[in-house]
Amino acid sequence: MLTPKQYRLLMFIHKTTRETGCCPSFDEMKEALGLKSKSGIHALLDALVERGFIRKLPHKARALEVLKLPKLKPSSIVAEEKAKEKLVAANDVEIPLYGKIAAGTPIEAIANETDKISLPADMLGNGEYYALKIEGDSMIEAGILNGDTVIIKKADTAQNGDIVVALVDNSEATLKQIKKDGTDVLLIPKNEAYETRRFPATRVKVQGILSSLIRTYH
Amino acid sequence: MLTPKQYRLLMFIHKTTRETGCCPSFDEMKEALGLKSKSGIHALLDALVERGFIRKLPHKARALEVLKLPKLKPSSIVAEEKAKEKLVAANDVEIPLYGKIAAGTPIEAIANETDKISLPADMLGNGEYYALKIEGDSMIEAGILNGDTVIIKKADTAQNGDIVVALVDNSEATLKQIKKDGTDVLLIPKNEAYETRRFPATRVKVQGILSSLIRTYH
DNA sequence: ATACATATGTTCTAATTTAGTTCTTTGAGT
DNA sequence: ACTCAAAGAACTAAATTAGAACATATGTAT
Repeated sequence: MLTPKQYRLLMFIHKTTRETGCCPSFDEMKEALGLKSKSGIHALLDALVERGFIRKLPHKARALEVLKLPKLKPSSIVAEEKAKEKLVAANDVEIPLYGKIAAGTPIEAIANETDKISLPADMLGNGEYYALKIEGDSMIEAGILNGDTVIIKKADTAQNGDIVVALVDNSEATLKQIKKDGTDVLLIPKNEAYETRRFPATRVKVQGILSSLIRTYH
Repeated sequence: MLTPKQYRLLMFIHKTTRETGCCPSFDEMKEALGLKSKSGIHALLDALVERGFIRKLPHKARALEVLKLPKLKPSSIVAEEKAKEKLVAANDVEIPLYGKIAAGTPIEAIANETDKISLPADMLGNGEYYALKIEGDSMIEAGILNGDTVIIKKADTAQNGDIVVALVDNSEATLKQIKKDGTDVLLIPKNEAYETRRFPATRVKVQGILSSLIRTYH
């Protein structure tokens, strides 16, 4: 009946309307679903109107009304809720999943606070941690594969030889082994197909040190 | 349905009407919402009339009537649900760590029931799991390194190409990729320095399938 | 009753902020 | 190559706010 996104949006509207008395704006809905643009909300709302779940006054702000709720949840939502029930154990710690990071060519490293992964507390020490999803194969010879999740301990300095999240020129974040060479810094991939890159230390910021790695098969 | 301002005004009208018996003047509403001009009140009232929440007698003083209120969950329930969301703490999942397993030459695979590791429940599906510590480097090209911890799902059959815990001749357990070749079974290391070994299927028992991998640095 | 005072509601303009719509581009997954 | 969801930007409309002028009741004093 409804797609998972439609269902999530409908429930969000229903929930906030009942809790706050007024209905959410496009931007609030955008945030709630983890989208970065509100044009998608528009499409989802149209779909919900078409299916008779909500009514809207066009061109009015915050003028939505939930007419009915679906009897059936999309199965993916059910699965998600079940997973969540199992989830967070007493000892577990949740850390934010900040996005993907290049092991090959640099890519995004953007926080989407909605995504979290939970870990047993004993995998972490003191300090702040976050997780990144590896994209690319530049660290393959260090046993870090495309799709792996790495747990990063926040830090702004590192030891020679550590594998770190390095931000170059405040724009590209990448996971590499770091070595200092005089006033320069070497970012060393672990894949013969990639070149070590050298930067003046001023252009490179350490954003964290590789603490652990999690891989899921299948 | 309503904007926050509209909602605040509606609730103010409702409250003062109930408490004082007569409804507030424009100036009183203006004060209540912290505005400096009452023209805004007029606009808000128009919006509330348009949405059917109030009725007004034009040009009459203090002549408003609240027709309906947005349905709200009792705040006690809202608070309760919020508390529940935070609580989500369920059970820690502990799985036994059975010992070390050869990735190189076969070694021990002895259960030491005292050792356990805890995992976030969402890393596991249904079924039974156990953990092994990798010793050796025969799977290094599959990103499985010496010292890694692998999570194994108990199973006695596997798909072609799965990485499995294989017990050979009831004596040596090893982690390898498995392939069937007629009545034989191939145990394939992922390291050029090691040879694929071939056994009659009767000599090899699958004891589990690789499900995930955890590595800790430092 | 007339005139005035007071309290209150209505309208208008205008500036600013917030919100909704639409269209084009991008990127991932067939 | 095709499709679809999402991102992004540009645009339009609505909401909010203020200030002032104006209108309409109602009561009071003459």
